[in-house]
Amino acid sequence: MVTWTPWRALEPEFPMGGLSLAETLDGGQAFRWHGDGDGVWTGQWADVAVRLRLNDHGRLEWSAPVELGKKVPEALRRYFALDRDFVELADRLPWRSDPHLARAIETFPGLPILRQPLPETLLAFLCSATKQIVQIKQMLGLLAERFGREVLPGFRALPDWNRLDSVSETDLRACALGFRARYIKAVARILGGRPGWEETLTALPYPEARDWLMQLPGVGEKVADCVLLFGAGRLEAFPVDVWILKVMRQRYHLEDWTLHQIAQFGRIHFGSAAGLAQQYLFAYERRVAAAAKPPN
DNA sequence: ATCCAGGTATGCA
DNA sequence: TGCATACCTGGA
Repeated sequence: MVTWTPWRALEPEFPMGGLSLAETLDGGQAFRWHGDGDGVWTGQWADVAVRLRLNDHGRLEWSAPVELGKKVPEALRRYFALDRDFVELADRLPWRSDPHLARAIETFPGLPILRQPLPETLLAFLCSATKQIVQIKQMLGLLAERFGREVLPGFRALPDWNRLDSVSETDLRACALGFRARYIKAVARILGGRPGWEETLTALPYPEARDWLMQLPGVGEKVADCVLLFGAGRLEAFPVDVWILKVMRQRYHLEDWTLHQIAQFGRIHFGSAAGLAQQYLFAYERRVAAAAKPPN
């Protein structure tokens, strides 16, 4: 077992309510966080493991295995994209003429878009097709447990694409991946022998980056946008899934619009931070659904 | 039991 | 282009 550092506040200070922390870590952006039910979250990305909580003043505090303590603050600042002001970005969204968006922003003040490692974001969203968050977490947990490198006792990183290329499709399927195993195997075959792909992709403008990703098997418009939004900080990416489709149709009275029309409308209506608006709408709708049907 | 779950690729009009 | 259908699997 690892020894954890004392809790320390993350600098610089940034606003985040308790709701937003849960929604950020366990709301469909990331899939490797585990809440203890009492406000403490343990999570991993790349070769980082950390625990997070909010103190009485609403400030984010972290504790890490002592071996990682030195690099964790900088890793956290990148992960939470603290170079961005999400309150300001949200304020620039068209909430003044959009009551529904206004309600969502009010409910999750300071909700950020994470900047996760690109390779594992791609892996996560390849797993996401027609799966719920708990299932995706299960898949990634199995992949890390079976094929990931041990970072510290009890903590394994997700396997990189080179490693995944060496895993059989059968063994991938055994991680509850289903038909997604075939896609992951095929993507690993492509990316495993192409170590510079991440830099190449990062350097591309959004439309080209999206097209590049969509050439990969199993990556369509939605997954490509999720990878760019949550794994590359491209806030203009606007993933349209069944939830967003439903929200836009109902709340914006676009009942008979097609998915493609909705996607186009969203990009125009919400603008250069459309992805942030998407996350607000998604978070709000999940909350409404959870309130309507509490867990038993 | 049958249906559905943060989609994508494929096959036909 | 545009719209159905199959694709894995576990839980409700």
